[in-house]
Amino acid sequence: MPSSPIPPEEAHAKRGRRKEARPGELLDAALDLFVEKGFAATRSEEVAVRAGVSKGTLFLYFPSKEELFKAVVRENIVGRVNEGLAELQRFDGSSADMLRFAMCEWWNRVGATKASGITKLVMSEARNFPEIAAFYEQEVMVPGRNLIRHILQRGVTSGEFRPLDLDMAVFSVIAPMVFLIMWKHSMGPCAAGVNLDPLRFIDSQANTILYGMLAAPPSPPPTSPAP
Amino acid sequence: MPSSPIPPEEAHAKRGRRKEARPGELLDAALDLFVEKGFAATRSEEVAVRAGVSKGTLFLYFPSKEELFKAVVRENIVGRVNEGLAELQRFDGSSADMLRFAMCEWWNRVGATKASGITKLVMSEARNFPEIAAFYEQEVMVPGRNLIRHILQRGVTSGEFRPLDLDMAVFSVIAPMVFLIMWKHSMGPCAAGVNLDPLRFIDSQANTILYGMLAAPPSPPPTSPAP
Amino acid sequence: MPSSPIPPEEAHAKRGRRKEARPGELLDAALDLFVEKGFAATRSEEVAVRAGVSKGTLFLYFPSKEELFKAVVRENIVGRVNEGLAELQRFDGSSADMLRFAMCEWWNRVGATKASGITKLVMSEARNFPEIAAFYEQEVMVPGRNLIRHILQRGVTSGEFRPLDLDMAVFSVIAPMVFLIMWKHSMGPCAAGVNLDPLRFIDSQANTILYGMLAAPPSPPPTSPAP
Amino acid sequence: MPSSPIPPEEAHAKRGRRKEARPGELLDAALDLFVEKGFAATRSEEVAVRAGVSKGTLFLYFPSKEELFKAVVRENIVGRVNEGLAELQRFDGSSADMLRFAMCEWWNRVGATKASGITKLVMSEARNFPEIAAFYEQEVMVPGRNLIRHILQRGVTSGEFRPLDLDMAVFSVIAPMVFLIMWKHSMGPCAAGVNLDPLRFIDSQANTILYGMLAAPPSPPPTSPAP
DNA sequence: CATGAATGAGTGTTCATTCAT
DNA sequence: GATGAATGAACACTCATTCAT
Repeated sequence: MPSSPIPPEEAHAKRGRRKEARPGELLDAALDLFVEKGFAATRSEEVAVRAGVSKGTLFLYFPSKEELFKAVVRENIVGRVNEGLAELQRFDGSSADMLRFAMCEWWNRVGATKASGITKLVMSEARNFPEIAAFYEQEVMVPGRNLIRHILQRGVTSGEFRPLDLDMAVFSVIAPMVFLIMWKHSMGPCAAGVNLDPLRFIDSQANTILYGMLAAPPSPPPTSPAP
Repeated sequence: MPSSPIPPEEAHAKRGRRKEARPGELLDAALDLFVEKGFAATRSEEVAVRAGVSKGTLFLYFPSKEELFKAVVRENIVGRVNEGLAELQRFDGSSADMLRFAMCEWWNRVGATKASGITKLVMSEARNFPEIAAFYEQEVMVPGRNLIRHILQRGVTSGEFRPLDLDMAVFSVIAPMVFLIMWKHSMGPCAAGVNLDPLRFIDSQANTILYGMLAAPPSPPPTSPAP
Repeated sequence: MPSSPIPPEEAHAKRGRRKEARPGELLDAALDLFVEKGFAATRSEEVAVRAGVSKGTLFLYFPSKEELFKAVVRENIVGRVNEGLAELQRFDGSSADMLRFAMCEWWNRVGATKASGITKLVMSEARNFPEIAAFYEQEVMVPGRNLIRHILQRGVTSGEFRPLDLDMAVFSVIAPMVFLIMWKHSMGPCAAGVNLDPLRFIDSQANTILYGMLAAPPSPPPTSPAP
Repeated sequence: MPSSPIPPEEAHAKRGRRKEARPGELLDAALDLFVEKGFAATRSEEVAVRAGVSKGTLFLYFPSKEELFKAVVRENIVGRVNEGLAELQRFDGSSADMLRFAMCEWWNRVGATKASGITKLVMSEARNFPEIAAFYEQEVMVPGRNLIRHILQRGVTSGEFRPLDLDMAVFSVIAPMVFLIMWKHSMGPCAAGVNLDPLRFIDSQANTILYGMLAAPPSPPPTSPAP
């Protein structure tokens, strides 16, 4: 969890040759700072210092602050999406469980990690970096929506779900996720007394959504009084 | 004389009693630009120019860019919330209808207007302006949540709704709203082929939520295939 | 002759509004420094300081150092060339005298002034600023060569000069001028004991050239022992 | 192994005895780049790369970019001047032919080669490197002028030339050379349609100068119409 | 009051130079 | 010796802020 300036790792000398590790360290530092302060308010030198190098070194690996930003987004997305897709492909169970699983796993793998900061970041800076936003839309949002649509379609096809307006239903699944990210990274820290347990919220939302979609709804209603 | 960006509105004397209007024009211009480009990427002069005044004048009314930001948030909140609260107080009908009405009215009065930009703005800049975020939380989010909670409680009390985990349910109502705002102001413009009709989405969400909450759910399921 | 930092002129206050004068002052300061130290070795702030303003002010009038450079070249050329051309048009006398006059006037109006630094500058930086060099070639060198060719042609047509290879002859006239500029701005200051009187050199060169060109050469040969 | 910019020349073992050649290769690369782009605009690494070595190696042989510059000038001067002087000493013929020969040989040995870049370089950077300019003046210009003076004096003494203002005459000989260098390295490449044949120009200049200096000028005038 | 010329601290980026390997 | 990763001083340029008019 700590992103301390210089992880001594193998006790390298200051001028250690670490060409392989540097980009990753810089990317990590940049991710932290961009998420924490936004793109503009993060100074290049800060990133360098947090990565344990000097200002100049940053520009040795990334030609500009903007490219660094793009790299941060790319780096923290590539793989994570395909990873999730691959895992879901192997899922073997009811479509309802599949949806629940997908939503919870998303939280565990993305929402709860630093990666969720990326989404917040991209959304915040979308207007200033249309290419990044478009890239994110193509590489993350579209596959994500397709995945969800796939799960829903699977349920409909199998008769587990009623016929659905898929477009709308997909957004129903996405909305709580986007909300959780913004809550975590924006308002949450400022809402003193409020405690929102993400996994419980996700579970609750999944139940609500599924309750309406299932061809044969369970007798006990999905929402229940607080414990 | 100036072919300034100020729409003459009612075509009265331009140099005349404009003074009182100045701060408002500046706040409007600032809101637009802050929402569109973020706080840092918006230049003070741009705001002034869009408001049809000179750079210096901006600082005559707001001591700094940061204070301008705070004023933008404050200004666009005062009233709107209490307005809504007052209106809902007078609502006379089922709690389900009340919730639907509240959500739709929120879209019409806030989501669809420039005011929604405030939420996007505050969320995007929350880390850099914690006081503003906290202020927003206190002045907008808390009352908003209370309003929703009030509606839900009303339904539970009247027996129209089953007993609920109110905390969770409140967030279920809020989540689609937050999502819509971010969609409108961030990803939406980058998602080429996707068309999300906000009111239809809100209606769909309201149905889904209500379907799970109603003590006596309607026979026809709330979600239906696309037309 | 002095290019002192702040000519008090009309005893303006520091923050005086001098919008009209500023560009000229900056251009003058830039000319001095560019000629003295070259483009790269001249720091923007130096130019500003010498012009009596701050760094930022420079960029208020010229969008970049490169544009400043271009402006310096343009400013010190426009007019001077046409001026010379106009004057020569009115010349009334033998073509030999016309050539002598043109060469001497060039020295008095260009060679001896700061403007000659421009030529040195352009030549030195030609490779780095091909557009500037091309601009200079078009705006200065081409008209200059045409002027000389015109004079020579005039002499040939009138029978005063023998038939000439005009192309070569034109360069014969230009060569000593280029040499004088480079001498003045480059080697001259480093050649301790050497004293080269430009006007005497020009006169000598004119005589030499004319002696070979005249249809009826004067008996006394054009070169003579030093006094 | 490297597909380096070093022409293999005689295709011998590459890693072999290259060490002695390094400084020379660096000097050559530096000369090219300095002439082409000027001192400031030439990056140290570029020089190293063009010489086929790494950045660090450059500083192994030259303690700084400035020293490299000085070495480039020094290196390309040693020998060339004395060479010329020695050759001329042996010249056996009329002083007119000797002057023509000297001028043409200068072009062939210096003007037409990379060495001419040195003069352009020194002149362009004279203000920034006064010591280098002074060094060049002492080591190249002074001997060069003395050589010319010697030839002229020889002609005067022998009665072939009329009595001359030697100082002026020497510069008359030098001027076209300086002009040719600047033409070649500065304006020439920007003067699209103009074609200046250096040897023809030198010949023409020699004739013009000699025509005025000879005690018994030839009947056919030295300048003639273009073919 | 309003203006806009002027300011200068701040930031992204470059590049000569160093030095551990 | 040779390398090239790392450095950090230097510099172009920006922009919030000031203030004389």
